[in-house]
Amino acid sequence: MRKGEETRQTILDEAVRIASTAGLDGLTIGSLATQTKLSKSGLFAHFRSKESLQLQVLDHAATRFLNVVALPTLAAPRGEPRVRELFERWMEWAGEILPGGCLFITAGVEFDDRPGPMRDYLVRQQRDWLETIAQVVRTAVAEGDFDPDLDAEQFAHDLYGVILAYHHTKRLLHDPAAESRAHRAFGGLLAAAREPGR
Amino acid sequence: MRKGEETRQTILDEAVRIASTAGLDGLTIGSLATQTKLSKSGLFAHFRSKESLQLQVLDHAATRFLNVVALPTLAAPRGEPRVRELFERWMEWAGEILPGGCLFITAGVEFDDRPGPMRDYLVRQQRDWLETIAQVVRTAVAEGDFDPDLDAEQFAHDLYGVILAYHHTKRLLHDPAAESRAHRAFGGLLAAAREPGR
DNA sequence: GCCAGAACAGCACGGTCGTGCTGATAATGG
DNA sequence: CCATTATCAGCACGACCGTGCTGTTCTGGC
Repeated sequence: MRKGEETRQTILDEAVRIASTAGLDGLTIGSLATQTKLSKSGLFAHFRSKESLQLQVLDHAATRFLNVVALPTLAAPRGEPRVRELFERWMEWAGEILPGGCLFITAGVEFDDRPGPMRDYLVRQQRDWLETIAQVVRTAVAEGDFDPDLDAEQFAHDLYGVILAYHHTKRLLHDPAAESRAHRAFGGLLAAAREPGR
Repeated sequence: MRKGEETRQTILDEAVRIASTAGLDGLTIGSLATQTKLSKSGLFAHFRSKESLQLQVLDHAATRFLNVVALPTLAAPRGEPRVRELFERWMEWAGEILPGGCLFITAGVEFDDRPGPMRDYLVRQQRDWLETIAQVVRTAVAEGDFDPDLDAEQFAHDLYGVILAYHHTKRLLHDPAAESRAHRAFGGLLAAAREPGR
């Protein structure tokens, strides 16, 4: 009973890596079996279908995201410092952690036009994350670091745009200035959030 | 000689639509043949390989983008109005024109980790577009609409982030507020661009 | 240390992929 | 109007896909 769970984790670890570069469709049972030194049918037995595998890959990545980004963020001091911490950790996740960048960005683009469990999972997870960001921003407002009239959801939306632009600039364009551009964009958001009246 | 070119255009039109939703890998010769009422081999004869087809699909979409976004933008009055026109047309392109949203965003995420002609084409095209944006912004600076110290490349980068966030919010989340969020984000960029000193 | 059951390998299947080859058919220039 | 050439269909191929079935090997509780 325990052995199976252990190899399942090993498989999912590798699957997340592959999926981040090749996408969740490009992630194939055969290649994953080769990479993990298992037979195709032996690996398949762990997941009863490919869609189930893909969902578990997404969930596995979500757990890692929670541990690497979300939870440590909440350990930072309330207010703007916590917003900064969130951004820094999110950037690391999007740029360094996985060989192909952020899996959720890849999967989001891949499944945004395909109804089904995969899309549903992604939407739920993205909404949750946006709400988490907004909540962190609201505490910063409550702390007096940001303008009381700041729209926290709008800030979360704009912050997502900064991360997406960073991902694009770094991973596609291979622009060495990607980090500094992202930081300047983030700085702009912070400045606007501090000033009252828009 | 002319008949072949005509059907080739018809094929590419349909191919761009399919690729915008299914991606350039999901775009398969068989499905494309079915959709265009051609035999698989008959269609294949027009393009000598799948990679050639994909490149031509990208190029076909680039031509449409040029006609729908880039060229009309340059017809708008110089300065901030032209920046606004660019943004509005770009948003239409990213949200309405193709059934699956912006093909370049999809393709960019799909090929950002795969070296080869496809990636090279995308990088070149994205760099050109960013430079075009920066140029439009610089004329707005020259017109006195924006702060003389404004970093045009940074503005182009940030604007790209707004479009990416819009694409994400609209196509994945199906958020009806996607348009208004994007406009507010754009408004923030404009406000920051007008104010001197950051 | 045995033994039930979990974990895995071997093999085979129908399907679809990209890609060639061989003719039939249709379009075009003289 | 005809001949030539471009345009397309039919068919076949090897490869790989996801997925079942049938065993063999290993693991853990008694």
